[in-house]
Amino acid sequence: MIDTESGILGRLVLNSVQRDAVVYDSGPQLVFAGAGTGKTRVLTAKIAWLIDRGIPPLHLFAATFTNKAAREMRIRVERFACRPTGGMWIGTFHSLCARLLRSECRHIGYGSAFSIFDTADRTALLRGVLQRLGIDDRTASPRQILAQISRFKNQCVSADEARGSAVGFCEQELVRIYTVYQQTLCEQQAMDFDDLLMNAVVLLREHHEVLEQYRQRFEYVLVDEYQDTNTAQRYLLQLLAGRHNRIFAVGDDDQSIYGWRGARIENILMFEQHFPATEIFTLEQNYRSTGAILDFANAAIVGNAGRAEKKLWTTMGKGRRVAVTRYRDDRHEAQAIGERIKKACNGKVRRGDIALLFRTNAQSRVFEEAFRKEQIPYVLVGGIGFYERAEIKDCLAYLRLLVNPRDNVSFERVYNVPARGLGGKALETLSQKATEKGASLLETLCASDPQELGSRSKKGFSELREFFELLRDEAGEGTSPHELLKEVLQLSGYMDLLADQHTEEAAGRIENINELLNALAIWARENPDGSLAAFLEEVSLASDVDTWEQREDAVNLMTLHCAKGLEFGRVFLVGLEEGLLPSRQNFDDEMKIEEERRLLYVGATRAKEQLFCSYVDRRYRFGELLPQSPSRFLQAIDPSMYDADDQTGNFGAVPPREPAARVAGREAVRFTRADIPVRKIRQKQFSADDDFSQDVVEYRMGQQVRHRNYGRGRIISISGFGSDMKVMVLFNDGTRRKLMAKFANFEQE
DNA sequence: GGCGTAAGACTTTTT
DNA sequence: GTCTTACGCC
Repeated sequence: MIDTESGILGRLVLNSVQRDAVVYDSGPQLVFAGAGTGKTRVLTAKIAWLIDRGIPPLHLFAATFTNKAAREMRIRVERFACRPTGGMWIGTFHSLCARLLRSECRHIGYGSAFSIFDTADRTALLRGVLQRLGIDDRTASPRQILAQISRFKNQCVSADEARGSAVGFCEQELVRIYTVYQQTLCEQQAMDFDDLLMNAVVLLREHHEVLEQYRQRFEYVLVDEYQDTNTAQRYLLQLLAGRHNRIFAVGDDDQSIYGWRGARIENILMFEQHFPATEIFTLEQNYRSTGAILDFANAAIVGNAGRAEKKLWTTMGKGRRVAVTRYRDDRHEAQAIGERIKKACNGKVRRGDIALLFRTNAQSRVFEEAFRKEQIPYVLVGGIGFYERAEIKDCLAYLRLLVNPRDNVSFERVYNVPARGLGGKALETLSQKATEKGASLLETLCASDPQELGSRSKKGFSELREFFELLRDEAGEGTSPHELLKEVLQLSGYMDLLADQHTEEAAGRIENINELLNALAIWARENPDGSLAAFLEEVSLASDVDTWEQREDAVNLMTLHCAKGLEFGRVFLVGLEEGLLPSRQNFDDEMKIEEERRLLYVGATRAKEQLFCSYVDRRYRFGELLPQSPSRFLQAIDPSMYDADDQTGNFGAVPPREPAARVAGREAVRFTRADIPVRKIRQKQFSADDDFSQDVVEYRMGQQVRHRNYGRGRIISISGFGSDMKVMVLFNDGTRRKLMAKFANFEQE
C-alpha cells in the first residue's frame, strides 16, 4: 500500500471516498457523484490506476458522454499514468459501437463502409418509405414516426419482435413502416444513430464467438454519465462486462436529462439488480460551487421524488447570493445581461469564464443581437451545427457516395446539385431501373447506357456518371480526402455555382466549404493513416460540444443540455418561465416535469462563484409577444435562497392575459410601460394556493400607501413575486419596514 | 419539366 | 423569425 501511495495515488489528489472508489477491485462499482464532486477526476484516476497496476490499455473499454470528454480523459490518463494509451477503447457509446461494427458487421449483413444517417438523412429515408407504402405523411408526422422507431431501437426491439406485440391499426401500421424502413437502411448499407447501439447488441447477442472475443479482451468496462444510458446501452455493458464482471460506472440521478432520447433513469437506480454484488460509493463533497449556489440548487431539486439519497456539501463558504431578476421582455433580458457582462468584464472577470444557458436554441438569437450591439465577443455552442449546413451536407453527401455507392439518400441529395437538368421524373426513371436490377441509384447510373434514361435527362445523367467514375478512379488511386473534395467541388461545378452568385450568403457558404477543406487537411495531418470513411464517421458522430473550444475572451452561449459536465465562474440561467422551463410540451407528465427540474439543477450547478437567474413578463414567440409567468420551479424555492430583483419598472404588475398584440391584429406590438395600466390596489387577502398570475397585488416603486398601524409611507423597494412578494416601505415617521405584500393590507388612498 | 416566389408550419433538448 | 413546401410561371 505504501508503494502505491508514493506512486500514482500520490500524484492524484483524491479525498477518501474517491480513493476508496479508485482502489476497490472486487467487482461491479457504482459511484454516485453529485454535481461538482470530482466525477471526472475519479474516472480518470481509476483508469490511470488500472494502467499503473499493469492492465494493458487495450483491455479497457471506457464510454464517455462526448468525444471531447474522451479526448481530454485520454490526455489526462496519459499524464497520470505516464504511459501511452493508444490501445484503449475510449469514446462515446455511438463511436465505440461504430468501431465495433466496422470490424464485425459482416456477421449482420453489412459491409464495413456503411453510412451513418443523421436525423435529416433518416427523415429523407422515411419520406421515401412512406411514399412507397402509400402512406400520406400528413396523417402521421415523420418526426413522430421516427421517434417511435427510435423507441423500439433504444430498447433493442427489432421489427419482427415489434410485430408480435403490435395491437391495433396504428401500431401495426407503425411496425409495417419500421420493417420497411429497416430493410431500406440495410439495402443502402446505412445505419442511423440508434442502429449503432442496437446492431452492436444484436451482433454480440447472436454471435457468441464475437462476444467471447470482446469479453475476453475488455477486462474493465468504465462508464461516465451512467444516468443517461438507455436500455440498449445497458445491454451492451452487461454483455461486455459479462465475463470479468468488472464494471465501473459513474453518474448522478439528479442530472439525468436525456429521457426524451431513451435514457432510463432506472438504469442507475437499479444498477445493483443489473450488476449483482455491486459496491456503491457516494461522493458528496462538492469542490465547484459556493454554498449559496449549492443551497439554491438543492432547494430546486428536492421537489423530485425517488432520488437516491445524497446531500452535497462544501467547505467553501456561502459566497455571493444567487440573484433572480425579472425583466420586461426577452429583449430587455438580453440587453440588461449584455450590459451587466460588459461591466463585469471591464473589471477582472474573464469573458470565457461566463456562460449563458437557455432551454431552447431559439432563445440564443436575442442574446446574440444584444451582444453584437454591445460588442461582447461570444461563442455559440450548438445550434445549427457546422456539419448540418446545407453546403456542408452536400459536400459530405458526395464524399459519402464515394465510400458507399449504395447510399441513395446521399445520391438523391446531390444528383441535381448543382442543377443538371435532372428532376423528379428523371429520378423516377432511374429509381425504377434500380428496383428492377436490385441495385442502388448510383450503381444503376454507372451500369446503364444514358440513352435509356430518357431523352431529356440523358445529358445530365451522362455528365453525372462521368463525374462519379472519374472521382471513383481517383479515390481508388489513393488521392487524399482533401484533394478529393477539391476535385468534387471543381468538377461538379459546385464552387462555380456559388462563386457566380455574388451574394453575401454565397460568400458565407464558400467560407464554410473552405473551413471544411481546412478541417479535412488538419484531420489528415493528425490521422496519417485515416481513410475518407474514418473522417466521415468522425464527422457524423461529432457532437456540438466536441467542436467547441473554450476561449479566454468570449462569453459562452449554449443550451442547458450542452452545458452538462461543464463549469463556469459565472452562470446566467435565462428564461426561467412556465412553458420554457418546464417546457410546455412536458406539462402533462410528472416524470417529464421532474426531468425539467433536473435541467434547472444541472444549469445551476454549472456555476462556481455566481449564479444569475432571470425570467421575463413577455416573450416573442412565433413573432408574437406573449405573456409569460415565472417558472414553477422558481416559485417553489424559498425566497430566502436568493435576492429577487425586479427590473421591469412596473413592479408587481402582471402581463395581461390576452396580449394587446392579438387585439391590434397580426402586427406585434411592443409594450412600453405606459401600455400597462397600474390597477388600483385591491383589499383582498390571498391564500397560498391562489394562482398568483391571476390574483396579484400590483405595486410600483414610489407608490404612496397607508398602513393600518404604521400610517402613511412610500414604497422604496420590491422583491419576490406572486404570493411571496415583499415590499419595503419608508413610513412618514422615518421607519422602514419590509412587509409581505399579501398581508400588508394597505388602505386605499 | 425545372426554377422562383409566397404562404405554411413550426422548435424542446442531441448522439 | 426561420425553414419548408406548394404552386404557378417560364
